[in-house]
Amino acid sequence: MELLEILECSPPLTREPLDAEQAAGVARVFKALGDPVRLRILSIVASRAGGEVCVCDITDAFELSQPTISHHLKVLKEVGLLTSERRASWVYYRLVPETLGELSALLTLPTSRPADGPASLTATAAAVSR
Amino acid sequence: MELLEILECSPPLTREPLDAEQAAGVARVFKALGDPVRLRILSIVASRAGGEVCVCDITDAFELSQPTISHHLKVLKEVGLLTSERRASWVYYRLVPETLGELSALLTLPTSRPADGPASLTATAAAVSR
DNA sequence: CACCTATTTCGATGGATGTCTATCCGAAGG
DNA sequence: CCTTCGGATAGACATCCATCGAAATAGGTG
Repeated sequence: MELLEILECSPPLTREPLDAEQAAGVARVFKALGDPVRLRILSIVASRAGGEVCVCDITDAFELSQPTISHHLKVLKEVGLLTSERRASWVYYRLVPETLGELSALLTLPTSRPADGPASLTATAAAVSR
Repeated sequence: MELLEILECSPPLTREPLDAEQAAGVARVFKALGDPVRLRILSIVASRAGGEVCVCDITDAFELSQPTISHHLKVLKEVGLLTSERRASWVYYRLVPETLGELSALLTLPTSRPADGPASLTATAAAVSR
């Protein structure tokens, strides 16, 4: 089952509950985003003007071993957030914008007409936990 | 350090790289979303018409022990995605829409002007997160 | 106060995960 | 070929995490 398909078929969280299969697929992608190093890698690739980044450039941006960076890139690639291409001796990674867009849509709030969405509620963000 | 603050100060991933501190904060929230059970819980609460859900209702929706559900609710609360309120014997959870909205904004693609790449640095002023 | 119900907290445990070193692979140049 | 260089894989290790059962807490009701 292709992860991007699952993302495309999953309604926004605020619209209706996810079923178990959708949740399993979506969770795999969010889990990939749940690491600071991977988030930074993704933002480096996503914000790069040319659209692609060489692995060596990414490795230089962290004080981590090269295999560790390679591992994180693999994770981001497996969930469909990045693709890679080898040219000559170097490997270039680039963003898969569709996946990122689907994730964003999944978290979208209902259109902010106060009486609209099923989950429109008067914001009570004051109460803090802990 | 308040997590919602970090989210508010973090630019979209496609705009510029996250620094280490931002990435650490954002990763905590995504990590909370990186579990299928928590995703389903969140979608149940977020899509509930009344806006709030009793713990007992959530527990009934899963074949997991009640302490396990309580643990997941605690995680979602600690990262600012849910709040809880006790009334009589029951505890009700509700969504914090601001946090979800900030996350969605973080993953937003740059305004889709076809000529620009997904990481066009010039079109950055458009996407604002509040 | 004693009891019941709803929920949280505690402690333990098996499995996943991030990181490292060492090693391997693939491409380019002698 | 042999070497070198960029990058991926393999294996090891420490830590984290989802889950459970047991116990503690809080509110409601006798």
